[in-house]
Amino acid sequence: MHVPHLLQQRFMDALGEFTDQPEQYAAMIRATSDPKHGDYQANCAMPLAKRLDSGQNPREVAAMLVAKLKLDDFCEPAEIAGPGFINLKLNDSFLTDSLREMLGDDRCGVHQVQTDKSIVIDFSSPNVAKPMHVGHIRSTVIGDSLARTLRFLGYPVVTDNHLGDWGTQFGIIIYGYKHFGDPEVVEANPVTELAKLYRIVNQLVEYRKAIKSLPKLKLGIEDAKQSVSQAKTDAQNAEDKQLKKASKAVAAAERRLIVAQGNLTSAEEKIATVEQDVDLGPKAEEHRTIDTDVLEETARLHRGDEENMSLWNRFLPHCKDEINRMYQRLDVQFDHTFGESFYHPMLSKVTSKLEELGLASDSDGALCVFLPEFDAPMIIRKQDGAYLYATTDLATLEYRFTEFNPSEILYVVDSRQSEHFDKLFAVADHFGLKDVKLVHVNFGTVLGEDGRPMKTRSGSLIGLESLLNDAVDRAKQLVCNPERLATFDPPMTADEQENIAEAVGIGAIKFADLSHHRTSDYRFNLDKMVDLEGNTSAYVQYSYARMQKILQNANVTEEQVADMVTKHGLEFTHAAERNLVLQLVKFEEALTTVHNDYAPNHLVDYLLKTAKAYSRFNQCCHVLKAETDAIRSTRLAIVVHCKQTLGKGLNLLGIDVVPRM
RNA sequence: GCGCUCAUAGCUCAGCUGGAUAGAGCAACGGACUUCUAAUCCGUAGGUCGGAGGUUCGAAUCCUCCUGGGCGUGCCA
Repeated sequence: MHVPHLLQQRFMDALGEFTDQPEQYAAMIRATSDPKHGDYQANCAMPLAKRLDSGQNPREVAAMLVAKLKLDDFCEPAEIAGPGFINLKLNDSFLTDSLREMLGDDRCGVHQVQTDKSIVIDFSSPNVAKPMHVGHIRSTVIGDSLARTLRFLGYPVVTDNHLGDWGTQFGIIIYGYKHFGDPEVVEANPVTELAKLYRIVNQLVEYRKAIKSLPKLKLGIEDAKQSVSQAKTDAQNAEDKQLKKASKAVAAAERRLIVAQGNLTSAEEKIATVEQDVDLGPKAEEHRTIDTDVLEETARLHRGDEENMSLWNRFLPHCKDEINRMYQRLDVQFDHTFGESFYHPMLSKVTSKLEELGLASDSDGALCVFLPEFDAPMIIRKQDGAYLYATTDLATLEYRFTEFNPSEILYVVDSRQSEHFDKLFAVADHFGLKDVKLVHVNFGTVLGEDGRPMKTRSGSLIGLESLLNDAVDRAKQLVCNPERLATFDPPMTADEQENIAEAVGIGAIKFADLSHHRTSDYRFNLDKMVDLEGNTSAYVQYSYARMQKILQNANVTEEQVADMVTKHGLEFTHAAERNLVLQLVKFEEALTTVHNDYAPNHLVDYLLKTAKAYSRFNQCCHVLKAETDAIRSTRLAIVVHCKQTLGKGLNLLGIDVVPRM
C-alpha cells in the first residue's frame, strides 16, 4: 500500500493534456504537514502554471487539473487552497478497506518488489583480533537494518562482512605469540589469551610510536605558542573594526595550543604507563624495534611464510569466535564473511589488468592510478611490493560484480573514508564495472558527552561489550524495579526479566543510533537512550506490550478478530481511530524512503509517530468497553494491525519486542 | 594550502528530490488516574534556521561569499 504511488498514477492520467513530462509533476505529491489540509497534497499546479505560459494563474490550473482527475473511488473531492495547493483527503471507506486487507498480513500491506538483481551490502567489517569498540556500532546497526528492510521490500540482498583478517593486527598477534606467548596457555584459552597478547604488543607499539612522536609534538606546541603570541600582538595593534576578528584568531590559536598540549600529555602518559608497569617496562626495553618488527611479521605472512601462515590459520577461527559472540548478542547475521584474505590471491591480477588498461603507472616505485579529478593518486601497490586496501577493494568489487549480479552495492563505512570511495568508484567506472549503482553509505562519528569522539579516560576506545552490558544493566534497573514488578500477575521470572532487560537495553542502543540521520555525528548518552520516556525504543516496545495485553484481555485470537470484522464491519467513531489507521497505511512509504536515502532514521521516525498515534488512540478509544460490536471489532482490528506493524518495524531495525514489560 | 562536511528552541536531534504558521523528545510551567500497565495523554512557553547576498510565485532546503567547528589530504585501514 503506497498511497502516493496510487495518487501519482491518477495524476499521470490527468496531466497528459498539460505537459509531456507528467512524471515530473505527478511526483510532487506529499503527505500534508498539517491535517487541516487533508491527508496528501499535490504541489504541481504552481510550477505547471508557470510552464504553461497560458496566462492562467496556478489556482485556475489546479481547478482544470482537478476537473480531469479521477479520484472519487478513494478520495473526498479535492480542494484547492492557498496559491494553488491541491489538497486530498482519503475516504474513510478506503481506509477501512485497507485495514481489512492488511489485517493478518505479515507483510503489513507492503508490496513485494519483483527483481532478479541483488543488492550487496558491505557492513560492520571490523578488524578481527582487535576487540570491537563503540566505533563498530554504527556500521553494524545501520547495515543490518538496511539489509533487513531491503530484503523485506523484496530485493535479493547479499550481506558481506568484509573482515579485516589480513592486516597489521595479525602481525601484532604473531609477534606476541612468538615472543610472549605460552603455547599451552593459548591452546587452553585461545580467545582471551590472543586478546591479551594483542593488548600487550599493541601497547608496546604505541609506546614506540609515542616516543618517536615526542619531538614533533613538542615542536607543534612551540609553533602553537608562537601563533598565540603572534595573534595577540596582532590583536593589540588591531583597529576597532579588526579587533573582533583578531580576538577570535587569538581564541582559535589558544584552542590549537590546548589540543597540541593534550596530544603531548596523552603521549607522555602512554609512555609513563608502559615504563612504570613492572611487566611492560622491561619488555619495552627489550623490544625496542617492535613497531617495525610487527610490520615485518605482517609482510612475512603476506609473502606466504610457512610459520606465519600456519599461525594465522590457527588463530583466525578463534578471532572469529570472539566477534561472532558479539553478533549473536546483537542478532546480526551475514550471508558471507569473506574478509580481506579471501581476495589476496586475486590482487596481482587486478594490478596487472589496470596496467594493461593503461590506468595504472609507476610513480616513485609505487604502482598508482592517477585520476584527473583527484590530486592524489590511488596507490595500489607500495614500493615494497605490498598491496593496499584500495587493491583489495577493487578485487572485492570485481568479485561481487561477477558473482552476485547486483543492481546496487552499498558500503556502510565511516564518512572519513569518502575520498577513498570516490576514487574507488571512479576507477571502477574506468574498469568497466558499469550498470551497478555504487553507494558509499557514509555515517558520522559517535561522540561522548563532551562532543569529542567517544573515548575512555585513558584515551582508548570504549569496548562494545561493556557498552552493551551497561545498557542492559540500566534497562534492568529501570524496567525491573521492585515497585513495578509488584504489579505484574503472574510475577515475572528471573528469566523473563533478563529477557526484557536485554531487549530494552540492546534495543535502546540500536534505536538511538538509528534515530539520527546516518550522516550526522551524535552524542552518546546512555541515560537518555535507555530512558523510558521520550523518543526511545522502550516507548515503542511498551506500546507493543500494551496492545498485546489488550488482545489477551479480550481473549481473542487474531483470526477471530478478522472474523469479527467480517461479521460486524468496520467504522470510525473517533478521530484517533482514523488518524492511527492513516498512519498505519503509510508503512510502505516509510520503508521506500529508507531505501531511497539508505537512511533508517525515517523508519524510526515512522515508528515513533505510529506509537504516539497509538497512545492517543489508547487514551480515548477504549477497546473492551466499546459501545457496539462494530466499534469493538474496529478497535480490535486496529490494535491487531498496529501491533503487527510496530513489531515488524522494530524487527527491521533489528530490535526485539517482548509480550509485556 | 586543497578537498569533504556540519551550524535549526536552554539541551539532544528531525525536517522527505524548495511548498502553507519550521517539528519531536528532554528540561520548565499548568492540567488529566474508580486506568484495557500514568513507563501515558492534553495544554502553555520557547527559534532573526550561524551571517550577508542571489535564484524563485515560494528557500532551513538550491547557488556565491563570509564566520566558526569537525574530518580527510601519496605508499595505515
